[in-house]
Amino acid sequence: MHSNQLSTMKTTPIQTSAGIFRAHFSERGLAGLDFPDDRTISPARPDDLSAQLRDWLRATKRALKLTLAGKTPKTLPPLDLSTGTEFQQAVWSALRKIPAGQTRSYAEVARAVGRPQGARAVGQACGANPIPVLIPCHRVLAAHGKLGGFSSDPAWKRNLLAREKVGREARQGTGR
DNA sequence: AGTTCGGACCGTT
DNA sequence: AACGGTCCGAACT
Repeated sequence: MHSNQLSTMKTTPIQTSAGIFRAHFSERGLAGLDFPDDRTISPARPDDLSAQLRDWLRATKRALKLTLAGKTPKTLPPLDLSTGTEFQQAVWSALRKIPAGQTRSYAEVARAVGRPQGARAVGQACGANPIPVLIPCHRVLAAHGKLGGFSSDPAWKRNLLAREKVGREARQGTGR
């Protein structure tokens, strides 16, 4: 079931101001997003893609670029999160409710999903997030505002938070 | 005020 | 049974 899904997965690059991401689509929707790395992959020819896939890709591009600009996309492509456990999906769902420019602690997210003692497990679930950026695991910090960990390069966490912070400050003037 | 250490907690493999 | 993107308090500096 799971291995068969992998074979039908379509992967395509997405060029952004932050580099070339890679998006993975299953039959159900966007199933994975990779940060830019040295690996290179050629984009599929438009005629090679189904109309549905083109639509998902276009929605993904739009949402990704908006988020990288510190904004909040109104709509996302359909997400295929079927690889996650019940708990992980609950955490990922909670992550999506954190507005851009805001942060939560792992303990706060744990409370939000009804496992007040599960902060560590939340960290694990964040690390298992298959669609970073769009599912904003970077908005979860350790207690007392410390950065906390990140599965890929922690520099990405800083980078993403910085992008959202400038958007926030520009939006509401010089707070402080 | 900042740092380090040691237990305790929880889901996943 | 062991491992993490943790947390908290206590004991330091």
